[in-house]
Amino acid sequence: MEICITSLLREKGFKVTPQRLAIYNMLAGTKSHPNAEMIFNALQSMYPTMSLATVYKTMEILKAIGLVQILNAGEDSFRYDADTSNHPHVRCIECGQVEDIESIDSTTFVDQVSQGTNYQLVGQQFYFYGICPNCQPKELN
Amino acid sequence: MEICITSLLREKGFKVTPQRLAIYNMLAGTKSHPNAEMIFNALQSMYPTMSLATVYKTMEILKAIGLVQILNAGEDSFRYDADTSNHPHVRCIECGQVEDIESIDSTTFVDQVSQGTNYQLVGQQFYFYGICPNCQPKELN
DNA sequence: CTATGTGCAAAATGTTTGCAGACGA
DNA sequence: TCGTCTGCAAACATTTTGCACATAG
Repeated sequence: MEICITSLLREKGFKVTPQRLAIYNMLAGTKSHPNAEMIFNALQSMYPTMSLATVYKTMEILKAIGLVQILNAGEDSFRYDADTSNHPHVRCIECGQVEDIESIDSTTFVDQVSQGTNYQLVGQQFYFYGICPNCQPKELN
Repeated sequence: MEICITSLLREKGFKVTPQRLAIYNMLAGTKSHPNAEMIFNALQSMYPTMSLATVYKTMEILKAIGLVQILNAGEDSFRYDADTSNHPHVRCIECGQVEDIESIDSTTFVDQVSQGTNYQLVGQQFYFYGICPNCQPKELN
């Protein structure tokens, strides 16, 4: 992890800074798909002088070297995901949390779309919307 | 079309105004998935006093009564689609245009995801990214 | 006539940019 | 040491809001 980002940054000509490591490690250690402000807030106590601008600039780099993917699940801000595998995401329309949907094989669907378009496809994002277990009305027994 | 939006607006307690009809008709008559500013610009000549705020407010209503869906294909603004059927969209990473992908049946894929999550799903959006025919490097003979 | 809608301008929100001083290599 | 990076503040883009006037019903 740590080694991966360190060598990748160096390899691509970027400097390795505490801020970049902190941002990436925070992101790699959560499943919450935070946006820039959430990341900024989470690092406030450890890095009190960190700036929001640094979070944005770092994300740009991490995306460029393939360590994060950027999500927009219909909200007004972008979310970031250190899991760059191509998995669907689901957002709770009540509480707003965004989660991964795991162990879904979308190959068949993607192939189908690939044949149905004259675009040269390079990627895709699948967003689902619904009510998460916590927000679902509980059964009254 | 016209009748549909007129009666739907009335039915839900909204007033029928020239602005609302113009915005909806413009959207229903294009396949370009415009954002608010594009709609605003397109109506400038016919409705010189129309305001961007009116476009946004109208979209809110049209979405509420189910006449449009709102898209975000990873850009910094939202796009609007008068075709509320659930079809995938594809954005060209070169020129930025967004198009529909038609005649794709996603039922199987959606069912699969539906069983793979404990969310109560209510909808989904599929975005594909690639290079459109016009932006693809031409064959050199 | 009354309640809702429009258009303007200002505010709010999220993101980007410019630049002086700091720091990694 | 040198070039890049950080952090701040200002700029920017998009969307929302407040309010006086206009207008649909």
